[in-house]
Amino acid sequence: MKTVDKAVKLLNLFSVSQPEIGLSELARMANYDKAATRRFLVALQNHQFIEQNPETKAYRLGIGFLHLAKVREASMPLESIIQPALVRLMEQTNETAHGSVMVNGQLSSIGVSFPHRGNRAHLELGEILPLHATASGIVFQAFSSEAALSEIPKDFSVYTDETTTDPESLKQIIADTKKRGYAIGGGSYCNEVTGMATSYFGSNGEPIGSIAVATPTSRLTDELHQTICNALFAESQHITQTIGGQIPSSYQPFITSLQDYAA
Amino acid sequence: MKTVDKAVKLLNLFSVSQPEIGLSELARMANYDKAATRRFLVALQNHQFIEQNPETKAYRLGIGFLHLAKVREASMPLESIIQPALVRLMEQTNETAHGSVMVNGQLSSIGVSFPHRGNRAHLELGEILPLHATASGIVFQAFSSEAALSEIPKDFSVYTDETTTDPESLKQIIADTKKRGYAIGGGSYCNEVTGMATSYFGSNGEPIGSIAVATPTSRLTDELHQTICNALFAESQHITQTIGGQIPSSYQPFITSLQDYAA
DNA sequence: GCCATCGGTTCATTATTGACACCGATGTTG
DNA sequence: CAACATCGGTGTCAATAATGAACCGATGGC
Repeated sequence: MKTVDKAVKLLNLFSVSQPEIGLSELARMANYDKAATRRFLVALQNHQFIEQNPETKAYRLGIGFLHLAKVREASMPLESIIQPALVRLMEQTNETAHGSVMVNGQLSSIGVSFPHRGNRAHLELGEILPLHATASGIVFQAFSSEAALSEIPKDFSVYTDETTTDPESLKQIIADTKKRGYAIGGGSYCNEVTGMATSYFGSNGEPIGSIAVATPTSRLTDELHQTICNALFAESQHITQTIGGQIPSSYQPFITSLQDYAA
Repeated sequence: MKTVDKAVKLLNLFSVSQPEIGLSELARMANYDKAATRRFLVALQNHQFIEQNPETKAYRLGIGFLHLAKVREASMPLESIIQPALVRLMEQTNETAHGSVMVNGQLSSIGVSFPHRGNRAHLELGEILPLHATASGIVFQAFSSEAALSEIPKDFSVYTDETTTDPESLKQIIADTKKRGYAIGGGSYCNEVTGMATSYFGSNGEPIGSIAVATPTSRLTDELHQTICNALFAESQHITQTIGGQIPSSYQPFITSLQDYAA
């Protein structure tokens, strides 16, 4: 079904940072012929998966996904389970909490809860969280099977001067994370922001996504670190249970002190 | 692009009331060959638009739509604009408020807010609201252009013994609704439930969807009727403005008394 | 122990798609 | 202002991809 694959590839070119794309650029990005690209776009447009900006003629994702997302959510709720958990996380820690889910080899942010304070970590819904540069991504990898990980293309984009790109160092970080049960990492995606994350699991014991708390690095005291850990453990376990997931036996979390982590 | 059309047709067979469908039944419903159906399902599964229940082998919509819905929402917010409006509607009326959007010729419910009381109208997110049997559908038709309506296949399913199916009667109801600016109708979709609805509009002046308040019919006093009207007018106007829409000049709402409507 | 139906597979036939050249319109640039 | 580049969009036809009847083995009802 190459035709379906190609249509989907077009859809996946749209992102939070590039929500509207012109015909020629879309064809270039996908490496398709312009005529073929347009045939796909028109077909998708007929089903409201694609819309065209009437002024700029650029294309964007359509409203059709909203309906299908709701239909799925009605029988397999995820967003509506995660969102309250994020609100609790935010309230308990007074920091930004967010949740993500693995889709097509990418961790997609699907829920956020912001604290009411001026200085807080920020991210967009629908944003892709790089697996190698965010706590959410690291902990997801730590509890994924080799088989599942091998499907995912490696990406080592650099976001800050603290982004780890060396595969060996990453392996070590992931191994440490697996022992610890949660990931913690500072400044590797956004400067001055430290993320802490745990994963939630599906019925096969594989992680489905992650939840995380992101704080301005300077605010992360040992006490806050412990509060966040406990809240993350509780909420990820709760999500796993609510969606009928299975926590893998290898998951034996314990809280290190902030000093141990630094060492 | 028949291949894309066929794949999409498969996706649209899933609904809130039928979230999981087996291979043979899916092929029957779509009128496809079983082999072809399976090829589509596998292709869609590879992109997480379809999942298979590992126990029953039945197929269901995948998680992929959640990501794309969020990406769209990030640049063209609709759900996040409607939801707070629904909460306000619910608070002002103390009745169930819901919002819908027209997708592929069907009004899909995309937001609900329930009051905290025992007896209240209910509906599911993702549920399809029949155009001929709900206030949301009637008001949507009332302000749609002939051209837009002609694209939508007629459906006159019977839901209760009050459902109007006679095209002439419906035309009259729609005409009255257009004069009034809002739709009101009781028991035509759910017994003992009266719905009142207004539409919100896109930049071309065509309605995009509707918002509605649904009440147990016995509770709808003249006073509540006025409260709901005012709230609906305000919120639909607010939504239209926020999404950059254009209220058509033909839209001149006024509140009739409940008696006038009955007459 | 039979029959119907399930999910899933195979392969020759047939319809769809990809690539290219081309259109008019809209900037851009020396 | 003229030459050029690029935009969105279209028509054509060889090359490629989808189709569907027949066929598995497994399961379940009778």
